[in-house]
Amino acid sequence: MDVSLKGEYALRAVFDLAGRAGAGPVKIAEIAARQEIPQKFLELILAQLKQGGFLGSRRGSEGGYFLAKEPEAITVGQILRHIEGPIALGHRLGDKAPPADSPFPELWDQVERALSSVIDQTSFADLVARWKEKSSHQAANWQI
Amino acid sequence: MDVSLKGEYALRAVFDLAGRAGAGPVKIAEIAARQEIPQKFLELILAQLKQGGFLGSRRGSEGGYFLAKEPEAITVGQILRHIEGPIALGHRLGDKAPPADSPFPELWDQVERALSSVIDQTSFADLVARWKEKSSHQAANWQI
DNA sequence: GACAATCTCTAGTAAATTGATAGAGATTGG
DNA sequence: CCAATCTCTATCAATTTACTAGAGATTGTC
Repeated sequence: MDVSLKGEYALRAVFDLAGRAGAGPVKIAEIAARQEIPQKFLELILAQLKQGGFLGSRRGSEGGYFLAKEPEAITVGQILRHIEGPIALGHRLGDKAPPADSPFPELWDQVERALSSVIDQTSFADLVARWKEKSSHQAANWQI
Repeated sequence: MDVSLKGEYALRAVFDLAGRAGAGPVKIAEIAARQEIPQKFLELILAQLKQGGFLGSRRGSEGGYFLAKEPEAITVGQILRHIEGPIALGHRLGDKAPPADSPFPELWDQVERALSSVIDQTSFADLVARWKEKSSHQAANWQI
């Protein structure tokens, strides 16, 4: 019951690109360095995110990755679900489903809704906004 | 980002015992049969739940497991955290923590609170109550 | 049009986790 | 005593996780 490291990396990568939206392609190596992600691993993740329609890319000398949509239009939940598969707690039980009249499917439904109320309501524009605000506070503190 | 099958099994086992609270020890084999859990696997899970203080047991001919507390006093969250370890989404990153000023720790905090609002507020008394209500509805439909 | 920089694609892989199974030992009730 | 039950330790196959390696395809620039 945890998000995988790959999932975290994917979120960090999209966050990194969201912070630079509109400024042309960003190189894998740059994202890897800033977000502290093993570069070869990040390559796979970015390819998967592109295949999911979240990113675009350009090859060659001035190549790199960029967001395929506005930061407002990409949510944490979309990225997580695409990278990690269904978030469904207890849903993918397959043949190991609980005995017919158990209360658990309903419980997992509630859990999923609670989770969704955070991850599907948080866009990368939100994350960047929060992060910028925090940075400015820190800067203010430094000035004293 | 899912609960493990072991976690489901643990919840089903406690639910089974909660439905029979006060009526003496219940045999592993019975729980295994009713909840469709491999018996030898269930043995390990029950031992772990006992070690966590949720269950008591008795050996011998009329032995079995029973709740160590009232069903009202045991929550889904307690069981899950004990079986699955910290629910913390993104918290146990260890050395792979995100670059200092990232917005993700805050996000994971929000997720954890949302999750907690369900799993830490749902006791096994609640689950049994819901399940009994559902059964009675089904019975009513059958009567028509 | 060579060439360097970059993304892209396919494999492979070591370590950890998951979901079990096996069997001998300890207790208890009758 | 003995049968039923919980208890403890070990083992294990399959899958997943988190990478790493290396050759190939594009693009911009000189």
